[in-house]
Amino acid sequence: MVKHTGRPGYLQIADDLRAQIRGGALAPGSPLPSTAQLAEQYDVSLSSVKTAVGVLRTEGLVVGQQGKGVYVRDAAEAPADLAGEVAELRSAVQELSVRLARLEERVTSTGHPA
Amino acid sequence: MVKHTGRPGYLQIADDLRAQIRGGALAPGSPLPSTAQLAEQYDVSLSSVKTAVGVLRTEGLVVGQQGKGVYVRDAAEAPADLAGEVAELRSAVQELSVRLARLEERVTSTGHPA
DNA sequence: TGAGCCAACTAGGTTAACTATGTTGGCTAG
DNA sequence: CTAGCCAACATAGTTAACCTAGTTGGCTCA
Repeated sequence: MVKHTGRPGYLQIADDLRAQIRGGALAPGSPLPSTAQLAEQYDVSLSSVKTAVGVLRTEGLVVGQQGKGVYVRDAAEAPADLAGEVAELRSAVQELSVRLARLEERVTSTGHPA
Repeated sequence: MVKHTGRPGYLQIADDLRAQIRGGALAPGSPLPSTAQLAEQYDVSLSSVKTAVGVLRTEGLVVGQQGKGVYVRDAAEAPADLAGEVAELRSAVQELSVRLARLEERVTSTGHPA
């Protein structure tokens, strides 16, 4: 499936999947084929598919869920506008802080088992 | 060198290098240590270093020149990769969430009063 | 029936081995 | 002195093998 142009196979696969996502063939929230299926489809090793998916993951186009699959990120959760993303992260950090404080409170007041 | 938190080693290395770049310890145009050196420095395999460098390459922070080395991209030619930074924060928050949830689970279940 | 175990499948991380290819510096032969 | 070769080192790509860990569905046994 991958052509022997100069472009590495794993980038060709990443390109292809990216195009399918941008083009809507892979809708937000939908899963990519499993890595095993992709490996067969493109006729490359599992390792190369993992590398390709890793690129998309780094780009934030896709999120992996261990045990389930790799899902196309929702446009809503991947806002083009960075300010919104930052606001989202800020609230997430806020929430984590609260939970951590609660946990610290509990552990220091009651002692905790070794 | 890499700590055994939940965060994968190759991401810790990528984080560290990214911080050095952002902090100016690795100036634009200057080369990173060779992959062999990094492998020794962080006490991981060559493969993990390659993965880490691959992340930075995907983020556009760094460019590799075959036969020579990996160079920090000029800030000018690396147009505002706030998106990359945000992506990084997102994954960090995600990872913290998981760790916190695990901790909460452990503390509440290991038998001591709420 | 229902609870629990277990097998099969999923992604993810790490390492190793091998190949290709580019760069550089030193050495040698003419 | 110079041209060419060659060894050493660099990134890059590909594959394979293990291991961890989460999910799911079916099967068994009480």
